[in-house]
Amino acid sequence: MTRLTLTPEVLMMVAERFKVLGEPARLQILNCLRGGELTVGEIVDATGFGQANASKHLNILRSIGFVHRRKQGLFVYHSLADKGVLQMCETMCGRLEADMRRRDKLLAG
Amino acid sequence: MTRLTLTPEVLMMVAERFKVLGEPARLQILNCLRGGELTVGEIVDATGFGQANASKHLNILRSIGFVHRRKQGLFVYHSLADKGVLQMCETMCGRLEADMRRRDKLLAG
DNA sequence: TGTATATATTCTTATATAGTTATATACTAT
DNA sequence: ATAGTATATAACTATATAAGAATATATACA
Repeated sequence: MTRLTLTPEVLMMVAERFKVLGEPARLQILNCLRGGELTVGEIVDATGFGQANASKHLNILRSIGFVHRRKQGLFVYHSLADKGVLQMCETMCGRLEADMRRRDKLLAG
Repeated sequence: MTRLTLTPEVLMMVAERFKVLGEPARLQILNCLRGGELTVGEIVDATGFGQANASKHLNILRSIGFVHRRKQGLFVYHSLADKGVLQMCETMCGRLEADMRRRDKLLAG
């Protein structure tokens, strides 16, 4: 197994991927897609985002490989590229939960 | 097991955590800390960052709970709060590697 | 007390980007 | 071709923040 050397370029690319997840709107879109593929319009309806805004976020999610796109006629269907992204979000959620529990316990104790 | 509801606030908090990792400088600091705790000055030397810059990044990493701080005399020792953060970075690195391999294969084939 | 050192903070500048509006593109159907 | 619809893009504004310079704070020690 070759280990990736942490050159400045690699660090930038890893950070770039985290940055894509560092935006509530994009997390919300990923969460919408858990149920299966959706068109841009369906995502707009589900989230309440503006159409242009949703389109741009989807483009970012796709360009980094988190989301897959399939065009059919007028519609563009988006879906999660793999389960790994969601897994990472779950892990981060888990951290948050733990932090909140610890904080609550401190306040209570 | 209580599942965290994805309110706007929760989404923001999760995104905030990803955003902290979405910065090459902070990833580099986390990587430095894999070997054990370091003072701010040692991190400055190891990374080449300015002192103020390193201090600020460390403050961000600590405020979100990724890094632990221990003050002793003039020095402030920083260490990874847990292995979970590194694990997440490794996972993201893995994705990057896979993406790069796929890209190389496409170019070659 | 005064001096030296380690770290933190404040202020500023430059840059990135989220969101909005308006417009363009791509496709379908008549 | 023309009209209608879904999505993408361009241009703009507002906001966030990384990095550097200067300064402040905190601790140790003579």
